[in-house]
Amino acid sequence: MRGYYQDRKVMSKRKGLRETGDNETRCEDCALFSLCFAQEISCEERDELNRVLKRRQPLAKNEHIFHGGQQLKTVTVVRSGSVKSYQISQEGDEIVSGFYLPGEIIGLDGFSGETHPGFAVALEESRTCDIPFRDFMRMLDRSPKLNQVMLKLLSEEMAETRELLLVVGRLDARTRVALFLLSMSRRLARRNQDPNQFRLTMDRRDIANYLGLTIETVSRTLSALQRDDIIAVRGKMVQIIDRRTLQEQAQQGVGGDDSAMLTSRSANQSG
Amino acid sequence: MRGYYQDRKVMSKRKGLRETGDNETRCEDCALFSLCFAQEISCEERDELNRVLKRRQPLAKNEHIFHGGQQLKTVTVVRSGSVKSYQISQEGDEIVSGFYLPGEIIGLDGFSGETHPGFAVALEESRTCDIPFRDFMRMLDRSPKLNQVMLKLLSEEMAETRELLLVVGRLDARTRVALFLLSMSRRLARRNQDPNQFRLTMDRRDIANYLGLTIETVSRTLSALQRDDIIAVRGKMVQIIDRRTLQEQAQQGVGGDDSAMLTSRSANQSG
DNA sequence: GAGGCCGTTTGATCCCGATCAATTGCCGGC
DNA sequence: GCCGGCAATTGATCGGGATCAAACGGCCTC
Repeated sequence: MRGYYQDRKVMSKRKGLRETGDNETRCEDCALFSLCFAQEISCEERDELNRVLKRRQPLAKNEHIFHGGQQLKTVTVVRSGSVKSYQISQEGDEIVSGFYLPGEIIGLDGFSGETHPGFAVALEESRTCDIPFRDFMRMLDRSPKLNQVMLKLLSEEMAETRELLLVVGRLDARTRVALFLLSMSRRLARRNQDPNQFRLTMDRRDIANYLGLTIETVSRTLSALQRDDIIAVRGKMVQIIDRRTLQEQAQQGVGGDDSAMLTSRSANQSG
Repeated sequence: MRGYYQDRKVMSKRKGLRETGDNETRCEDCALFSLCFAQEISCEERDELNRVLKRRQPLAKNEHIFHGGQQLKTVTVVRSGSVKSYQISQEGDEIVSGFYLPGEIIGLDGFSGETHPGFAVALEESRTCDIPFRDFMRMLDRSPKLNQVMLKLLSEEMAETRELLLVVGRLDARTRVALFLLSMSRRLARRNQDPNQFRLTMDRRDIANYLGLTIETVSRTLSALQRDDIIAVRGKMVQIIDRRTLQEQAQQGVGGDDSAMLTSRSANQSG
């Protein structure tokens, strides 16, 4: 049962934070405002947030946002592009744990300790908002509301991850892939992108690793879904042709509509 | 790929809260104090906690603590016995999501909504501490410290569940069962019980369901581990004979020492 | 445009765990 | 003690996905 993770050993390519000269310094003006947790706090708190928040220069593809074991310096929200989070197993294999789209907060699971339990890397050129950890903790101390928002986000992510846990390892390959596609579609739709035609920013290896399958199985499954006229695939481009049938495929192994499964519920992540 | 969940349709047996005449009304005096989140808050907050906390009469085996979809009325900590949490899939199958031992908080994932996302039922005669949800939220509003403790608990549970997610569905049966046994052993040890000889309070169906396997495979795997003189099994009683080898088995499929995997880190759950 | 690299697809075979089926063992009632 | 019922074990077979292997195709360099 070895070789699941067709290994990808990781090189680190660390860089300092470079602030962008971005003039758009208010959250309220951000295109993602309605998706961001910043929407849920009071004006005064948002003023504070606007003061401490840093918008980094775009990250290049494959550039890391943080490394496992590294000290937690900032709380990070994706602004554009996409991000992959992963862990490293003892053998040094990469294990993909989630994909993050604009508006989602990265690394909530690092809150407990002072260090990141995993890694985060840009899948394409991406931008982020960074809130220095100390500032964020100070805000937490002062604002019960912000606390509640964070508790809520974490609790949601918790319920979601648990749900994912219930199905991964119990579902067959076709179901996993169908759920994955629907999840991406739904999350993109939320960001006003075409839910029926989109580009997967991660490669097959990442998808396979994330779903607990092999590259070959993912590829075969995509081909099969295409053969059945449910989707059309060409490289990273995916078109959903028969959404209803795709949804049926997603319900095979275990019940559960895709409304919750593998799907962000508010401004949180995974998936 | 159907039939994973050798179904157990669930009957609800709801009862009102009955307070026990228990004189032990202070958390500080509780045998579980060192395991409980109550240890981490200030004296004043604990006074408040002592005021609002209710200790229920023992729950009978198979008695439910809460039902999915039911309104969140209390925050519950296990005092004695053991509890199983589960979800119900669309087909009506039970899906076991965790086991809870004394000192662990049940249903943290319900925090986001006002209702429980899943079910919780006593595996044997058990006692709990119940904090009315309103009181708890009031305390949260007033105490940044309590907020931090909860955020930390949730964040830990998050990291843990994510870790579990990474391995379940990627590990072979032997590894899953080994991890499960080591997890139970470790958690019991933390509660001053013999880590090398203990009783599994859940039946094979629950174990199989939790691990994403079938009853037969769990049974076969236990038999195999016994044949290899790693453990001794007799019904629900398990004895760990060769812990080192068992730990080796647990590392097969994917790296990761069992220190984090499937193991409660503080006063939280899963398992 | 030729060649090479790498990600992806497709094919053939194997193995683990699911499935189906039968047996054993445990416990409670009478 | 005997019997009925359910949990657990053990056996035989099947199938989905991993594994090994090869071919394909896009993209970059020269």
